[in-house]
Amino acid sequence: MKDLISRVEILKVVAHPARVAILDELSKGVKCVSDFQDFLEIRQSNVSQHLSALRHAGLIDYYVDGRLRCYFLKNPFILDLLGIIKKEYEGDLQGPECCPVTKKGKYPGDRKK
Amino acid sequence: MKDLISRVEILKVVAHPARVAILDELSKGVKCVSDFQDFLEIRQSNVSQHLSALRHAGLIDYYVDGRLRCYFLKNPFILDLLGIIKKEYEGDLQGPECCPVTKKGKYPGDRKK
DNA sequence: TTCATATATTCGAATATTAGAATATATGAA
DNA sequence: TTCATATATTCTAATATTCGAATATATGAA
Repeated sequence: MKDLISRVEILKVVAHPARVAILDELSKGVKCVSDFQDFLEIRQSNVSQHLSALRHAGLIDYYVDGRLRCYFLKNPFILDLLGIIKKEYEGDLQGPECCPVTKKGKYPGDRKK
Repeated sequence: MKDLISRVEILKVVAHPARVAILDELSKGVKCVSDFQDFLEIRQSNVSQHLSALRHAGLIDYYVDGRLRCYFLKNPFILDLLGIIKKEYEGDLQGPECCPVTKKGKYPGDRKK
């Protein structure tokens, strides 16, 4: 259960357009901060803030080359997550039996009505 | 790209402990509001608020049986998401080549240093 | 009809997140 | 050393989220 909570924490960090975009780029290879600045259209300080959040959550890490920080993906959960984020789904799940017009059906549990 | 954004919106809604727990319960079958009240330990109004958020995001729906609202999973993405949320991962991704002590390596891009 | 139960909605205070501006730090080049 | 570039950090205002309290609504039972 403790583990489920930490996964939720990860989801929270990922659930931002810029951060998903950063992670998706990193899934293709190493990138430095200015690379992100180019294709996201946000300020440098904001890029750094997002990278910092992702790093503190243990999702990415970096190494240094001169003045550049080279970021890379670290957490394997993220690859799976990106996979389903980009996956196409056709239609809804088949619901339980109930009338689609009146939206009435039967409660399957043992709670008193 | 529009589609990626809507997935991020879904992640935002899911990224809350109570809501993940609700979705996980629903992945096992139909449940009514009081069922959630029992095993989450939160107020009824708050349960309703979470259910409302999940429903407005198109993740769940419900049908009625007397006074009970019977909720069920609707969005197939959620099943995949729950799958990886509960999956175990061993260790980190293999990073790019770089010295693990000094954290120095080579930037692979074409940006000037 | 009256009552109790199941659920939803509204409101508001506390808290968290976001992104820009300004500033700091580190490094390579000159 | 001086300068410019790459990046991080701090501060702050705007905004969003969270959850409890109170209230509303709908339904079955008596």
